Amino acid sequence: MSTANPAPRRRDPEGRRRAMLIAAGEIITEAGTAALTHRAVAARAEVSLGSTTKYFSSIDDLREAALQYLAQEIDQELATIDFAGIATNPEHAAAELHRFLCDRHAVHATIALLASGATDPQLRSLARRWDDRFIELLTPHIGHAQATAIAVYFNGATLHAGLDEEPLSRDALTAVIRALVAMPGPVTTTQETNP
Amino acid sequence: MSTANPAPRRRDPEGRRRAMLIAAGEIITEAGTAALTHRAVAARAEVSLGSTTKYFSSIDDLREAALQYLAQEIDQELATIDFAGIATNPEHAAAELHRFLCDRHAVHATIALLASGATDPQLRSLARRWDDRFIELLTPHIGHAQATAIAVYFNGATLHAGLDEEPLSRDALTAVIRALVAMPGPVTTTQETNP
DNA sequence: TTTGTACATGTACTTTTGTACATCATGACA
DNA sequence: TGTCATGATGTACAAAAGTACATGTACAAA
Repeated sequence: MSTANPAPRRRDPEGRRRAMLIAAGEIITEAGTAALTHRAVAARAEVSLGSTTKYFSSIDDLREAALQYLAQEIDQELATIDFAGIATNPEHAAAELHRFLCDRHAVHATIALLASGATDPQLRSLARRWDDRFIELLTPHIGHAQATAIAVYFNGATLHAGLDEEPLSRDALTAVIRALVAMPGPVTTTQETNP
Repeated sequence: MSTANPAPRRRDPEGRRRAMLIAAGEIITEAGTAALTHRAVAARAEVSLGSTTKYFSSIDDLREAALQYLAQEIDQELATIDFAGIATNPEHAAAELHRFLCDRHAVHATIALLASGATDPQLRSLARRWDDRFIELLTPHIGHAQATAIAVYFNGATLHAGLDEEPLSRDALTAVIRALVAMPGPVTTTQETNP
């Protein structure tokens, strides 16, 4: 019968929504998408259950928003990676990528994003964007085919980092990057249209 | 009140358990691990709900058994891949791997397995075994470091295949394999122990 | 200070899912 | 052919999660 006695906190819709997205992101990266429930988010973000249902039209909406938030997070981290001179100095790029692989949050966020995209068609474009952006950042330095190869490899390395305690070593990354940068394109480097 | 009237089918514990595992595997590959419920398995395998709870002690047990079954399935498919001559003739190995990537069931099974392993510690060893086996099959031909690099790349390619309609082209795979086979080891090919 | 609206809260209800179990058929064996 | 243990079935109950909503508070405007 009695409802809503205990004193609501200050009104801050944006901050509140953000707090819930952060909480949801943490739940996903720590326990997987299956663990994402209204109640878990409410507890973690320290908001009421009602808030989680009011700011998101459904649990699917909440999940999608959370994954979108995670995508933005790792995208920002990706933006800090310095690919300059990757062709001539692969050690540096490898160290940069190794830094990403040591960030468990980023690693698990990436895995959750990609795995969700493989399952849910609605999230596929979001997952693909991650790949595309990675390739986009790399292509100017080494060409499209090589950038794609490294992007694919790096997704594999991210998976590996999520499964093992330790990510691949800097040396291993360096060797692979060096080899793929020097790789000739699939057929020719520049694409050709034929009749 | 009334229970169990409608005529039970022939008794076949092994076949029944197998039918449920197949159904569970299909559900996982088609709709993701989150869609795996007792009722979904019962409907797909055309057995009673009671059977799904009798053959598996809990839903976690069922999920683990299903993923184990999927792991065995893709392991068998992996065993059919011919890596012979990969060092001198990468086109053939690329074609073999491309064949795997065109099998949507195998691709999604692999993704589900790896993603589950990244989430659930209990399933981690199962997921790691897939990687290890891949490397194990490849190492005799090209050495450990190169085998690991290709295995990591191939996991990325599998993810890619699960996200895009079309997997990477044979040509793209060939180019990468050629580059990674020729890759020098991280430091030296043979490991050294130092004092 | 008063007042009204948007926001926050907790409860209640519904649906989904996991699990236990009473009942009955099946097929092998006596 | 009769009997019995195994196995298969459907229902019932419990727990968990999604969703709706009535209530009450905070803040800003009048």
